[in-house]
Amino acid sequence: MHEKERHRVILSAVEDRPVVTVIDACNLTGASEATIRRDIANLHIEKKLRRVRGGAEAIAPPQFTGLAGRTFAVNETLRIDDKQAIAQAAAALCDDGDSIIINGGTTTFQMVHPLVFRRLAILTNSFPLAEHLLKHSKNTITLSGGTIYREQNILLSPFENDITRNFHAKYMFIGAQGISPLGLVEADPLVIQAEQKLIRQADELVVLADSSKFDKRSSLIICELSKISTIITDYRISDKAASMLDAADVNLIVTRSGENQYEGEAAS
Amino acid sequence: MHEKERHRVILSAVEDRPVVTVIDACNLTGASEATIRRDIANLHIEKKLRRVRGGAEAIAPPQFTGLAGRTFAVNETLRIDDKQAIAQAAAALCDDGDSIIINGGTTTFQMVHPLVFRRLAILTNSFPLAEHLLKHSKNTITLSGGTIYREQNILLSPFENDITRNFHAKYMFIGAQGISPLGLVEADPLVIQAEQKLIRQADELVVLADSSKFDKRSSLIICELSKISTIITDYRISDKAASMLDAADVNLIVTRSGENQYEGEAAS
DNA sequence: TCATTTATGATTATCTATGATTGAAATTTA
DNA sequence: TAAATTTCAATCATAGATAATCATAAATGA
Repeated sequence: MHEKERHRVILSAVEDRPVVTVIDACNLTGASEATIRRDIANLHIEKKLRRVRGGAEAIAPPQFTGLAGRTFAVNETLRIDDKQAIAQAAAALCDDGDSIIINGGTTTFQMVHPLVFRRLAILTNSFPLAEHLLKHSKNTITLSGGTIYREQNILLSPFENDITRNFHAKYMFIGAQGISPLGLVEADPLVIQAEQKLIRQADELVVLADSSKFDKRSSLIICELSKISTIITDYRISDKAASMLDAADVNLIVTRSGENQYEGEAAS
Repeated sequence: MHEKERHRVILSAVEDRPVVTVIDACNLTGASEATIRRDIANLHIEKKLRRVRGGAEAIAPPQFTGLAGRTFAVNETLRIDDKQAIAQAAAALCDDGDSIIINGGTTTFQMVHPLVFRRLAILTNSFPLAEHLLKHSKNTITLSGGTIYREQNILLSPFENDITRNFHAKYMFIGAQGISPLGLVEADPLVIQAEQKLIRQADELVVLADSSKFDKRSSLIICELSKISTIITDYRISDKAASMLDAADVNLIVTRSGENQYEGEAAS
């Protein structure tokens, strides 16, 4: 990865969380610690970020998290490493030029960092994701129309006739509240319809779910397991969950959290 | 391949990706490294791109210019006082609870300031406007779906079936490239369709145009004067322009620039 | 046409960025 | 406080990028 691309990724990450550690940046870029330190030192001199012990933080705005109001900030830091590794594996599935759909959520949001130096056509219903990629990348961004639902900063439209019907994607990436033998489950009924609309527009459905999601149950089923092409999760997934997915003929990608992780490890 | 052709290829590539390596450019053009280096050096001197170690990058990479991506920063400062006064008069037309449409543009963007402490239902195709109001106000924000057109940070969709068809507004606010006896004119054909779609959804069309706009001509007509309910402009408007509007039965609001101006001054 | 200039590509020497290593410094833990 | 851990800076070897040089091909002008 080129120096400028690393800089992009680091600056992207710095806006996403209070502090980006050197290790975080190594994982995101694949570069060595020494290089990341030099990058951070340079960006500090350029006043693009502030260098702190252990890593870097965003420069001026401590109050506004550049990214549209983090109502989900609580959830955000939980399992951040897992989410990052999962998101990276997800982004690695895409080739430049692909059309993809990214459903809003905290895990899928982590895809922005590996995507900042890519060039894809991306449809999303997530306002923060669109905002981030608009400002930090050269991807083509398409937003589904609708009213901004402030709880989660996603766009919701109760109408069937929207732009999404004219978008066709290779992959749709979606997070999940939980995964049960019955399928992908979600808590909020409002968003289910929006997600189902998007799912129809993609060839393959890719689910990003850290291993804790296999324990969670929720009443509302978005779609059954058989509709899922691939699930990306972390190494803590139980054998029971893995065999459930195997039975449903779902491709499973397991990440090794924390390590430098460009290629997902296929199993099952 | 001729030198000029190579330059075109390189500049094109630079728009696409964060950085174009010398090798990339060699592959794209078939030229040798030495030649590509010379090309990049020349283009750097011409300020068409920036030379970096390993290759080249675009001259103005998507700089996250704090608030709402300012590609139109040039236009932005021009006549800022007039625009602010006009926008304030426009916002003053609305009552809390109203549904309104705001078309993207530098003048209409100024409406965000008076709207920050209001509670309206706002449909817009402007990404920066939505971003600002989302973060700083409690208005209900609805975005028209579409691809983000980076030049102007507005959402464009070539399709008829979008969310705007389900939104009905009391007012639609729109800026203008120019105003001629033939109607409202615009330079960019791409945005005209989007604007016309929005115009259909509002009871009254309100045009925000500082007085310089009455001198400007452009080839493409968005709509004729008779469709316009109200035009808000500044005190420098000529008598000739005023009588033109009078003849077309357009309501005219004239602001006194620079002053705090909540109530527009009706004339004609 | 030939002579001159310019653009290109190959070669080589030099310089720069990167990653690994090591010891020092700062920080945390006991 | 001392010990253990983490983070950092300095150093160096190496791979890769650049600049300088020159030979050749192409373009230009008389």
